[in-house]
Amino acid sequence: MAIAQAHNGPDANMPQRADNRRDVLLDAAARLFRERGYDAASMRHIASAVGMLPGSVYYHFSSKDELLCAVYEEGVRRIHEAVEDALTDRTEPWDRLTAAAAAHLETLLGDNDYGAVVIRPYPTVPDDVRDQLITLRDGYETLFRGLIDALPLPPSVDRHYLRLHLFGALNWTPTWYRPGGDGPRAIAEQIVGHLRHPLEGDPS
Amino acid sequence: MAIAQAHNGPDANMPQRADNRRDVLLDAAARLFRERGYDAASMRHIASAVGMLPGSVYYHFSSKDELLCAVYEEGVRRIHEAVEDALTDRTEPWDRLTAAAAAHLETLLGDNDYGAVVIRPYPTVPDDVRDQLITLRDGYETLFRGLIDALPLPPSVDRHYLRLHLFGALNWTPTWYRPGGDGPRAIAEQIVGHLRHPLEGDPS
Amino acid sequence: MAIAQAHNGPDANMPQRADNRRDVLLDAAARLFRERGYDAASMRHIASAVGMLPGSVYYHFSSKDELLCAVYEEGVRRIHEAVEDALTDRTEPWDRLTAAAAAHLETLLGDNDYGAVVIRPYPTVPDDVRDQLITLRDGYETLFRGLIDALPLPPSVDRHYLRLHLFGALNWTPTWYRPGGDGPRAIAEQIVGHLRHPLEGDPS
Amino acid sequence: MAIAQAHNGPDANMPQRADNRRDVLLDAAARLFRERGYDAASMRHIASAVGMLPGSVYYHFSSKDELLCAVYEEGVRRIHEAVEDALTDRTEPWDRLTAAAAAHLETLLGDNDYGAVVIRPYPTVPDDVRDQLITLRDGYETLFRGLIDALPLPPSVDRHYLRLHLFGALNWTPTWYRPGGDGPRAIAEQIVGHLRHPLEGDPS
DNA sequence: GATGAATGAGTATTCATTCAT
DNA sequence: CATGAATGAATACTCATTCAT
Repeated sequence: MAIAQAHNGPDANMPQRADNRRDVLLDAAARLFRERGYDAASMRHIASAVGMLPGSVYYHFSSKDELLCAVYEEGVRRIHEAVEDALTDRTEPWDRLTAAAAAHLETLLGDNDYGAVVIRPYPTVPDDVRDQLITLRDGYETLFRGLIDALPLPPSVDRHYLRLHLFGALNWTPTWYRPGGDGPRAIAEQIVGHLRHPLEGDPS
Repeated sequence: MAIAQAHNGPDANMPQRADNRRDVLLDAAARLFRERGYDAASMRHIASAVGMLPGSVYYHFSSKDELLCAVYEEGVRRIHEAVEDALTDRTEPWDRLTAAAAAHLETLLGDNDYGAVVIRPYPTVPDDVRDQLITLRDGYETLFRGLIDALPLPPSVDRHYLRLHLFGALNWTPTWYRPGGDGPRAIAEQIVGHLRHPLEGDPS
Repeated sequence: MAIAQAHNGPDANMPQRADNRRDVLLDAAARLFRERGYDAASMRHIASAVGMLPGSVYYHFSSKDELLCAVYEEGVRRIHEAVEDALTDRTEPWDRLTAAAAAHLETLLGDNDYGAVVIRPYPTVPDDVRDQLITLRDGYETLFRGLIDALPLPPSVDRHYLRLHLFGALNWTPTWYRPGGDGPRAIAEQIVGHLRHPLEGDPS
Repeated sequence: MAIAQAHNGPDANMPQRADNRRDVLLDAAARLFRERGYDAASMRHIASAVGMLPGSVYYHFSSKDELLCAVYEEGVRRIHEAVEDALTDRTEPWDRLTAAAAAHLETLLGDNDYGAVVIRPYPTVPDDVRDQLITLRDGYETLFRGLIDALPLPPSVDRHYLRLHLFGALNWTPTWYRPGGDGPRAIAEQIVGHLRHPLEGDPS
């Protein structure tokens, strides 16, 4: 479902368009935030990546922070949507977790720049911005919490740390992943597999 | 046992000391690189954190990149040393991996700023600097490769992905860890435990 | 006839005008490059000479080198134009050379700062900038080559060195010229006269 | 004759030594002043060119200006001496001028860095320094004045401009001279030749 | 004779942002 | 919707110079 936000003009009901230039800017910002990090991606870079002058960006976003929030929001939306789509028609808990992990990694490692923006830390943004980002991300994390809760696990297992463990393994992949070898889905299956199946005690 | 470098009293037979101000600068840089990231930690910040003027830093380090390399090198040295110390007198493979993971996390999550610097990406540094960083880190990663290789595992397990999985889970902890709850050692034991013990099939 | 660029009244059909501040900056840069040399003329100086902040200069010129090139280009344009204007309607070769030398010196020694910029060496600029400057100057030097070639000279005379000799004598004048005595035209006539008329053998 | 200036120690009467490190510094300064100009040649450059630290230069010279003066003085001494040596045993006026011009150019264009320093303008040095430089140069210019005065010339010739003309032609050569072609002596002969022999009226 | 360590002002340049047009 | 032109503060870094040791 489109975010809209602004004048969607005379002809509505087009899937997710409406503000063309804004979307182009968002794409460029996502790419540069991913490639260079938030601090090193300047408004000048972003503007010139879409053929605008720096000042013109401010017509669409009132500050760099707001631009980050918009990219982040779109990133959360996309990854959330991808995971929910992947869960459709699946019922077995480990199967669901694997499907979710695969969709998560596909969003993170694909040519999609938005996903990578969501999992970065932003140590320099003001507190209110950070709070916004956390709020945006919260719903998505809840989704995963539910998947973990649904797993049949020995009572000794701390599901909180299990979720953080899984998120860590998944979210760390962008630091080493290079296209060409195993794809996101295979990697996700490996990672969930390590958790699912016993590693110790069966060196047969 | 540490190679000196720490204050073992006034002038006790230390081989490489004396360069007091340099070390203070290094500490400040490590802290600010961790707190704000490389790009957002300015030379001005770093200098004023130790009561110097910005230009004075350049007497000790000829560029910001060189300062990063020096912090990084010290960070690798410390975490490597901590892990090696932890392995002393341990022989059982899973035990060794757990001890290594615990030492790794203790360095990463303790009040030590150097550790966190080592696991960050530096997307904006020039290629030759990045190459230097990778070289510095290489020896340390090899150490972990050895620990993983020594595990008795089912032949189906890909040890490459297992290492990356473990590193991800461990290195992601700084994004969520807050002192006060479980300590680094307990968290490391949880994470290695997830890999070691079967999660599926025994919900008893 | 000049190609516009000069103030011919308020908005008289000029093709490339309007960029008022840029021209003011160019003037200030030319003056400071002349007065203090390229290295010692700082962007701060130049900016404050026109009442701008240093950063604002970069809206008009993307670097100090580019500013130098722009001044240089304008300088070549002016001196070239002045010499070509002076040659109009002259046909006798020595007469033409004298007129050209006079126009050259008038540009160099007048209140025009651009001329002086053209004849300076720039030992610290990067090679690609130096190449640009040489290219800009080339057309002008060719003009003088033609004037020298047209002279009726004894076959023993090396026209290459004659041109360099003349350029040297002319371009050296800014090091000693002070307004108040003989003007540029008289000096040019003297210099060309020394070459034209026999000095030896007629001490009558 | 050596300049001495400082403690010439226990064993005097060695030709021009005494302060070894000072001379080495002077050489390096001369080279860098010539290669990069006064402003762009930093004390750091000069110091590191002789393997010193910047502060150490100040043991020998109390300021950059003083270093310039010392180089300049040595430059004047050398070119003056070279020209005087070249005049020995010559009596014919044009012959003497030619010999002087040749010696002048040999000093300017040879591997001697001092000569080039003497003919540069130093627009940024304080007035008292400039006055010192002019004073140093004066004696040398007087020498040339004498040579010009001795020429048998038509009364119409202004010897003042003739000297400036000749100096210009000679001093401009460093801007275009490249080793490999005609040497300094041949170039000097050409230049003086242009002044001496009629160029007009004998195109036979 | 020289170094180690710094200073304070300066270098060119880039930053996010503003605002009249 | 966007530009042209700027601001003011920051960026990494270099400058000539000082001075205790």
